[in-house]
Amino acid sequence: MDATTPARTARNTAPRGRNPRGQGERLRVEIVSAALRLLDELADDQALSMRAVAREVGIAATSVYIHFADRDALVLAALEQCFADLLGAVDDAESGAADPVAALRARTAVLGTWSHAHPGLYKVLHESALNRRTDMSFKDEMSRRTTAAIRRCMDAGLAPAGDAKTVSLDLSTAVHGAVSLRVNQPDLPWPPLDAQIDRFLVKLVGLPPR
Amino acid sequence: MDATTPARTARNTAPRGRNPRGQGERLRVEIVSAALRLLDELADDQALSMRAVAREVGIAATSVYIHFADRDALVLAALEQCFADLLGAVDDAESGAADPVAALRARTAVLGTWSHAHPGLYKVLHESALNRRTDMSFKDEMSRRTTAAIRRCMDAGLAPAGDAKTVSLDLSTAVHGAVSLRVNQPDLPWPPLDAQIDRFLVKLVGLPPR
DNA sequence: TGTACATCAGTGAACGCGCGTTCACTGATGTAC
DNA sequence: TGTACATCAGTGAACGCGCGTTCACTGATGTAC
Repeated sequence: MDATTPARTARNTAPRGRNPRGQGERLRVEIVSAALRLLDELADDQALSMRAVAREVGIAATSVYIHFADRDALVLAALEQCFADLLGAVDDAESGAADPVAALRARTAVLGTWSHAHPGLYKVLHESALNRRTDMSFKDEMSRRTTAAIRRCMDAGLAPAGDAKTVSLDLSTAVHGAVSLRVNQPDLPWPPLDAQIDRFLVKLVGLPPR
Repeated sequence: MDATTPARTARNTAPRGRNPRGQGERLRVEIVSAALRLLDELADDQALSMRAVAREVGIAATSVYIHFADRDALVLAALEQCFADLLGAVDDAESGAADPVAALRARTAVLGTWSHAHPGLYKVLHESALNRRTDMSFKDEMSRRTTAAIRRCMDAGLAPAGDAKTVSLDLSTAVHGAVSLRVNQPDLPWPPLDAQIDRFLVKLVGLPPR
């Protein structure tokens, strides 16, 4: 078996049969989720190789090109899906909250737990060179929704009135900083993220302390 | 001329003579500063190749190994130097300030301008995989000094008393977030960094607004 | 003063590797007649 | 009902590349005698 042969990894022991006619798009889904697993491990889009993705799925390297023009296209597709999932998770958490303040707290909490669970994806999403190389404006939706959540707090009189956009930027910035530091230097003795995020909510947004 | 031959780039047109006997360490300095130039361009330690560094200096690739055991050793040496320079610059700025508040403002301002001038180095210093792979505790000195600067503000009654360490962490976190976002997505329409940092100083540290 | 030798600064060729991507191809399955 | 053909899902070999690193080496300069 040479390096080109699809590997039978522990994760992928069943020999992979070809999809039935008309179901070629299934492979696309498998490729994207393999890419996401690897990206989360590697924490670097440049380190992801088409050949490694193919190995992970159990197909020939060339088969990836049936669905993606090149590596950037694959990574971008993977990130768009991953971001959509995150967006959904945050919205779900928010929708279960009793009032706007609880909703805003729920939003930021999910962001924290998600990035703790997927530090590699967090890095690729926000710190990879793709950000400078391609259009990733799909990410804008998150800040739009955060701003709206803050505005709802202000409108309900639960946070001091102010420029919701600026407050939202400051909060997102600080939370990003907190996550980024922890993701990049996981072995340092960081104090709990929740408590720090709480201080940001209190001092930057003006929410009442818990 | 093949790819192994040292390039005569625009930056480096003079054919490089060998250093006089006893001055072999000069090459080490040249290698480090070439590595820093490239790291700032590449914004990624994995993307830096020993061969590219050698080309930049105008020497054979093997000559780099006279001074550095491997690529990580070179990058680490470069980052240590760069960080020491930054520490010095921040301290210089601080020492010219009239009172502790001005000193703290000066500190953070230099951090902002430095990272704007060297976005690639900022990324490598704080976001590269080296942080997870090797000991980079030389970076701790910065937070120690920031905490001291904040404590001086508190002691002088210019900032509300509190846990200087926690306040320092929160400030550094938020400033890191602000810089990181701008460095990673330079094409987005960010509002001015100075103003945002100022809000952090006011809201997180409790400095009087300017 | 001359010369053998040690040291120093740096070189050139070569190794094996994994990579992105292209190309012509295979073999199963459905479909038109 | 049989068969030629088109389509689909995916493959295998090959290309040229730049890389990290090792090895034995070169040639200038200083030094001991």
